[in-house]
Amino acid sequence: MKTNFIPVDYDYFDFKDKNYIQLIGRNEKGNRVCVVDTYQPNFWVILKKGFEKDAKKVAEKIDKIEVNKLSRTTKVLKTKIVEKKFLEKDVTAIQVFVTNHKDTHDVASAIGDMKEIEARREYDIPIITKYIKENKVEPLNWYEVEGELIDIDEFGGIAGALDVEHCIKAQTIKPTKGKEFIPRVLAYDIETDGRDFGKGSLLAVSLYGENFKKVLTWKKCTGDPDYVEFFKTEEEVIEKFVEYIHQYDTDILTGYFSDGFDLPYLKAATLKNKTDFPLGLDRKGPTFTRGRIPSGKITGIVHIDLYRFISAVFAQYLQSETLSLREVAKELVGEEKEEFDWTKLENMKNQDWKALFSYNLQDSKVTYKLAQKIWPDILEFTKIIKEPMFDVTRSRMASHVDNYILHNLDNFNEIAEKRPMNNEIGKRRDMGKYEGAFVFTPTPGLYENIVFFDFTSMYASVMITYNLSKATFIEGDKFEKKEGFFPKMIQDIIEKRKKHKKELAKNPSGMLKARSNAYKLLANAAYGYQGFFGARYYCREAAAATARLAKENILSTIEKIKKEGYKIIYSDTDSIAFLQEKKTDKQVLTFLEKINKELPGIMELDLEDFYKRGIFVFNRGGTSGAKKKYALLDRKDKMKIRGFETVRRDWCDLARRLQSEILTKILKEGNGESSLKLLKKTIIDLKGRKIDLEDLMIKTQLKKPIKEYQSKGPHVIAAEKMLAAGEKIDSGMMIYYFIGESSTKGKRVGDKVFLPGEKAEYNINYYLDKQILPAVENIFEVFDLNVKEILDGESQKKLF
DNA sequence: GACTCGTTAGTACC
DNA sequence: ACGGGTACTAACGAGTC
Repeated sequence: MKTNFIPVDYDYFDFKDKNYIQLIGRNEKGNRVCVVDTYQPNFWVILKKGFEKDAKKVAEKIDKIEVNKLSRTTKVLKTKIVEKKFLEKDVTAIQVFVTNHKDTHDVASAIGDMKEIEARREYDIPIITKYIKENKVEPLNWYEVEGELIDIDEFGGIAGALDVEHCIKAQTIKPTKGKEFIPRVLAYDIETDGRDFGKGSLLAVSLYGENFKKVLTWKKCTGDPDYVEFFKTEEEVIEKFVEYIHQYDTDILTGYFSDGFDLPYLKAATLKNKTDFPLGLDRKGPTFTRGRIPSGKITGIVHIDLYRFISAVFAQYLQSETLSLREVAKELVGEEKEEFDWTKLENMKNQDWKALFSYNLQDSKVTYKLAQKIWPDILEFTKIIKEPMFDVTRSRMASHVDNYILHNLDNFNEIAEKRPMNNEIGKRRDMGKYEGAFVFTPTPGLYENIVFFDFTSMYASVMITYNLSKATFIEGDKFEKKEGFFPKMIQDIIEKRKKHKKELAKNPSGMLKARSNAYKLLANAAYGYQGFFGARYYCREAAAATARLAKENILSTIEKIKKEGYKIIYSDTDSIAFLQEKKTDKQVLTFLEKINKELPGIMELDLEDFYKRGIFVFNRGGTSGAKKKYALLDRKDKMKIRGFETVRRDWCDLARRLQSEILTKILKEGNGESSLKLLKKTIIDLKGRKIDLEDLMIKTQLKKPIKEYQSKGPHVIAAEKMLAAGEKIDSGMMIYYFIGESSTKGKRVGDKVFLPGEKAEYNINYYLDKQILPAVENIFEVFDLNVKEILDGESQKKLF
């Protein structure tokens, strides 16, 4: 039979010791189909230079290898001699086909270090990645599959076990075209009376999809909204939850932090209740892959934890200060979470249950909307990286780059480099840092008419221009002239990004935006990748050379700008700021064109923007101008604040807001006079205890387990207090606290730490000396105003 | 007990 | 363990007197 097919979920199974790939997706009618494809597991043996003529002899030896293991015997099925490339060099290689992918490692070991052999490679690539790379059956693309229906008892009965329209054993799978894939997305969220798995009880589960909203509970209350359904027990709630997921015909089941909480909690609950949890299309429960963070996998349904995708890929481009659902949803979809007073849990009344159910549903709704918003990004990332959606939504950028390279190596006839072993990782990490970017020390002051230039994708364009990569590295700081595959891949990425950005300008669409963005993120990650110890194509020399050549180029560009008669006021990594003085915009742009003509390779300087005013300040010691700390006002009166406490989440809102207002006033008015009044008023309010405690709350992230701290900062003390109060404390948590007046002895700030809700008055001196004044002092200093002296002087006047 | 000062830690910039 | 280096700064805590 023949069918059109789009693969969504990838899995594999063994049958009679052979590997099969199980693809689950949809046909053109939108019905669910399973396609089983064969895969010939293999890896490569690369011969040393000068031993090419021995290829046949070596291959014959390899042909005879057998590895006996407890459960099975692995044989080499066949070998094939192929002319390939490895790290840009022409090599004669033997492709070794074995019975089972699980044994490639053992066979590679059994071959050992023969004198003719240079290296063994590609035995460390996961089977699904190898399958996609070699068979080119890529996720979320349409294929025409020809094959036979799988009998009910074939392959141990998968056709009967899977809840799909039909299972096909593929003979051929050919790319074709089809309509845009629109997944059936269902979002879920659970509410519980505790955070420990296997303890406490499930209060409610909500589901939200297209024309679908449900809250399932076994807690009674009367007069409820129609979306709430009641059951007798927790077991029945979970049973119905599973039923609805299947009934909805879900492609993507999504939650927020659901890998870390919702799914493992539900699984633990079913273990506790000794019931099944048949979520998958195979009616099996979710499995949790091991790793730093467990990942919940469901057969045939892609479980996506949006938090993980956002934190791995988008976090650095978001404004949100925490990655809480509340903040992220507000920024990305403008949808608000509801509030629920959890202290009521002890004694829930009818309306409290109603509020909880509503809150529970809203979380799923917000998650659903977030999933819809991010879907173009998930789709494009999946198509570009060519890994299954499940993995793409969980990988970090380094791993995306690794996979992008793997799936594009065939264009260069390259055999893949291996992943570093633990000892190799250790060696790489011990190498320490190399010299990085140049940062100009600014002279503190208020400046008028500032021009900012910046290099477009500077590090990526340096890597391309100078051909910097592992495969093109010779020695010291020398790199081959002949174009390497990695710089070429980056160039391709940048060109695609440009192309899609252009199309986007003409014809705005979510998909184009996501595609252009995905390429941008990949290009940005390419430099860090080469310096990352876990990378297959790690090359410290290439990373160091990238930073060095970027620095050389920016320094020489700075000299050119100076020579033209401009005064440089700042520069950081890839940007240069200078004073426009009497020059017109046109003169500046003509000069920019001239610089661009002289820049090497594909390097390009761009106009970032013109600014009306800008302020640079002293560092805290007053010894020099502070780097990475400035504020600008553009020609549309929009502020751009960098590095100041205003943008630091570990300062209280009062200090942040005051600083931001003062910076705005100064940049808009051009002097510091009226700002002083604002400062004075704030101090009077603070001393009069008129400030809302919420504005004095400080938040700091706990970056490691509480016990590992050598030096206990205030947030660690706060976390210890929370722990003592019975709260669960995890590394990564955001800790909120304020500094109060404390009668207890101890000089540490930590001795005056109070948690939100604790009864204490705020510490006036702390907030004055450690928050408000430090936030504004160096700003006033630019105008030769010593805030402390002024305030002291005034209090003296009042005294006498 | 007050002080100095190197270290630890968190956050931001690009 | 899951890009990189540069930079600022608060607070701790050991050592000094």
